[in-house]
Amino acid sequence: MSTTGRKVGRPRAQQRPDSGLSARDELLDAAAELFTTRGYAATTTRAVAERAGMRQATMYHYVAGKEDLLAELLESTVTPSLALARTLLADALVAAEDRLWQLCRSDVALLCGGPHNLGALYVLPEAQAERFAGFHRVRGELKEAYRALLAATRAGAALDEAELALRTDLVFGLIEGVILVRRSGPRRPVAVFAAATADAALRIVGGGRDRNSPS
Amino acid sequence: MSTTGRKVGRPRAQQRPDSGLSARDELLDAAAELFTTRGYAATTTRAVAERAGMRQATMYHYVAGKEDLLAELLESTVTPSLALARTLLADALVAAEDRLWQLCRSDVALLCGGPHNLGALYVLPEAQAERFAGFHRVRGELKEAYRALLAATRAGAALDEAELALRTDLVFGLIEGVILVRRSGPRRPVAVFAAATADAALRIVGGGRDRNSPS
DNA sequence: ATTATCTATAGATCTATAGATAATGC
DNA sequence: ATTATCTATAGATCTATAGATAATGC
Repeated sequence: MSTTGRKVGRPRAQQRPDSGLSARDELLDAAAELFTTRGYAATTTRAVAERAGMRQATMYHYVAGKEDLLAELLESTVTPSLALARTLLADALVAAEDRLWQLCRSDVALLCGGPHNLGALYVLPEAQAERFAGFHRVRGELKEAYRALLAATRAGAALDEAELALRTDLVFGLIEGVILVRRSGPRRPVAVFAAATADAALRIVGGGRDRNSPS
Repeated sequence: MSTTGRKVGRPRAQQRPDSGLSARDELLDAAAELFTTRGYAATTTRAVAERAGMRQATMYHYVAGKEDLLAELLESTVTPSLALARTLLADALVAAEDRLWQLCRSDVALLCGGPHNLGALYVLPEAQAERFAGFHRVRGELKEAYRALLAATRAGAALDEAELALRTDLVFGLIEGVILVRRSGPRRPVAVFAAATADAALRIVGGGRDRNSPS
């Protein structure tokens, strides 16, 4: 069993210490690194494969093509946030303000926490293509969760539809934007940064005094 | 004189109604449209030139290469914001809160107001390259202006250096993020959207009641 | 026999240059 | 003569496929 201790098959031209990841996961990791820093179109399949320790053509044993890598990265980074959002939506025992705060904090932490700045994937021009409809659907659902939580807050209940949509865009934009700014910014601890962003989001929602972690 | 009524030189293969722009400006406009929607690396020189009404090779009569187009677009979109920021910084007669509000609103309006979503240029992975140091310098100065105005607000005066830098990142991230979200969002009037973003920015800064246009 | 890898390459680009051409200007 | 454009193309890629190869598994 196992993804790692592969022995079968022709040996690789360049041997490397075993990372513990499956070959496919190494490809995804390499693609994440390169797509976020250099962009999608500017990243060659050769660069991805070589960074994952194999030759360019070998990549096609694991993925159907370059687009597959981006599609999988996009979906796998947005799915955990949506899962959390659904849990929070269903949890009527906690105040909506606190649930929205948690969603914001987790979203930032998830996207900033890993070794790569995965939030940068979302804004790649190529990611807007029709081809990645699966990602767009999930992301749309996540945004809808933000809207619903926002509507359930005290301040949100007072807003009409248009105002609510506007605030949702502002909060969503904040989350997306800070992740990008962080790309060039100082290395603050992720937990602190994520909490501060969640605080800011609730200030945008309005109606609240300043907050601290509710959990 | 004039950029437009060119008569000299071999006629173009495809004649088009005169847009009033110089050939160079038509190239820049075409590049803005394509770079923001498809990305830099994914946009070919052929696509840019043809959209500007000329053949691929003719582009090189006006620009040294593809990179030149991006460099010029980046600088020309950030420079007006910096000019405004400097004016506001010098204007000690107006409250810092009001000046920061104006800067935020203008920044959003400038980037969202035109026919293209120029804010999308800032986050292109290729735009982070060393090659565009001129843009990065100007943009850094703009961010410094945000920081200085923020520090001069009532709420900002109470913050230590680290907190101030954090709030600056949050405000800067908000501006950048909402411009991107707008790419897929509904077509709200720019003026309303820009003012709402400036309101949100000041709520992030903190210490204030809700605001309306101070001018 | 199966698997994971390799080497080699066809076919399709894409950028930038070379050199010709068709206008106007003098 | 000068200018703005064109056509043609060299040289450098880049993606994806074809087919060979070197392991293990049975």
